[in-house]
Amino acid sequence: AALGRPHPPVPSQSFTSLQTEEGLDDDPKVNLDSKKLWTEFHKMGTEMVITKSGRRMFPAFKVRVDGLLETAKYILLMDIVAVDDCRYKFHNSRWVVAGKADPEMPKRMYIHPESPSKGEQWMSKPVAFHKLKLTNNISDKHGFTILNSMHKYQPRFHIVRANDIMKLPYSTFQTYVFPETEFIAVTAYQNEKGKVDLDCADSDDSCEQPSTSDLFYSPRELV
Amino acid sequence: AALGRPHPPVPSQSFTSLQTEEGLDDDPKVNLDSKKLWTEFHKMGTEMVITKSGRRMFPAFKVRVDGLLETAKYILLMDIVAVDDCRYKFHNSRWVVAGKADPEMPKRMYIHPESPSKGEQWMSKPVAFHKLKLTNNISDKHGFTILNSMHKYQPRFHIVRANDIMKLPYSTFQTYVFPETEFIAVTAYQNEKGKVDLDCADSDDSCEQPSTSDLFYSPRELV
DNA sequence: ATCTTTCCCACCTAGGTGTGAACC
DNA sequence: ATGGTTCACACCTAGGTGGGAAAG
Repeated sequence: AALGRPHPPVPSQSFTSLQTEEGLDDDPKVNLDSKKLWTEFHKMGTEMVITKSGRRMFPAFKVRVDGLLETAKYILLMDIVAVDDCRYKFHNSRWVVAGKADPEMPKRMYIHPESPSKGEQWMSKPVAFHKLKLTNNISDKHGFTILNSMHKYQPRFHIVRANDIMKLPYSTFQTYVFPETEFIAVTAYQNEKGKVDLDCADSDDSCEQPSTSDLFYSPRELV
Repeated sequence: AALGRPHPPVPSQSFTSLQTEEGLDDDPKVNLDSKKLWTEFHKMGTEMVITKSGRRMFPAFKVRVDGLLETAKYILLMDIVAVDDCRYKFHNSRWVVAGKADPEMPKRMYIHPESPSKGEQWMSKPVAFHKLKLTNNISDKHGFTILNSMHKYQPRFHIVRANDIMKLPYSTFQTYVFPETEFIAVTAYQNEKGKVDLDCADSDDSCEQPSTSDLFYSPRELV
């Protein structure tokens, strides 16, 4: 997708098996780690902090992979794509649409640093993407993922069967999307502010509110 | 070498070229990093702390490798072997022989965690052995290198051309020894103590001393 | 008494985190 | 004033370090 147009997110989880060129079957299953945590955040609109110097994701994006061929080599990667064409704002304790999206920077494919590795190794332990960093600095030179603040994004996870990173562009990707990992990029957490702004008189939406005990949380308190 | 007998240290640096089975030549050159620091320590008898919980080496053992085949795969490793059959003691600011050595524990080959990698990658940056740890705990379960306190040791560096760690035992090793990295294992630094014990009346050796400015240093102050 | 080891602890470092004040 | 961003900073963690007290 060219600059200025969001990448279309893959709408469903493609848990289909793949007939490979060697004639051997793999049938990857992917499970999101800390699904409960993600779901809890998702209910109230996950916010992901982005900074000039780069910020890791929280919650962490971590998956457990199964169904690979033990001895075949795989490259695992992730990227983060825009969900829609909207800019958002946090108003009266809710995220609401606030106009058209800003142009998107080209998105980097983040290759898991242990790639390529054998299926055996990927399946032996959860696969974490610790080192992926988010930034709002459009001049970033570290290779971090550049996002627009106040825009909505969807992380995606990819499995590629390949021996060599050089062959990546010509390889078949299997893409997995976990809708509960959707988030809005922010430069400072917004949810906390809701504490002092409960007035919903100006809101176009209904004023139905989650219970305060669910609503007001410090981002880390759910852990 | 069986328990109780020290490994014979390789006396010279074998910078010879190797004709490989594929008929391609490599001609590895290995340079010790921080040679000046090692030499400075060596002059006064390098001491390396070993602890129950495991201690990294200081100075760090780091080498620059050149002359490998870019595309061939190599395993890089190091081990630490006993230099002689003696136990040492620190007396009157000097290390002196103090009897016969204790039995040596079998020595672990420490495989550099990035092994196996292509020659290209090994040559692109210094190869450090950060993670190698020394211990005096003969029941160690971490796989650390077990040494005897008050004994003299020689680190060795090895290059093996091999695709697979499984093939290591059957492969040809090229071994490099840097005499200035020899050290005596201690559970607590001894040199500092020299400050208050300059009397050499009891020493069998000549009382010739290095200048005091060279002699009395805190291990880290040379950096 | 001496020598060596063990243990504990304060310190340091590197890196990541939230917060609030300042800025635009 | 508002909304959003930037920045400095205190805090936390994990892990490594030397030194001194105590033990063997």
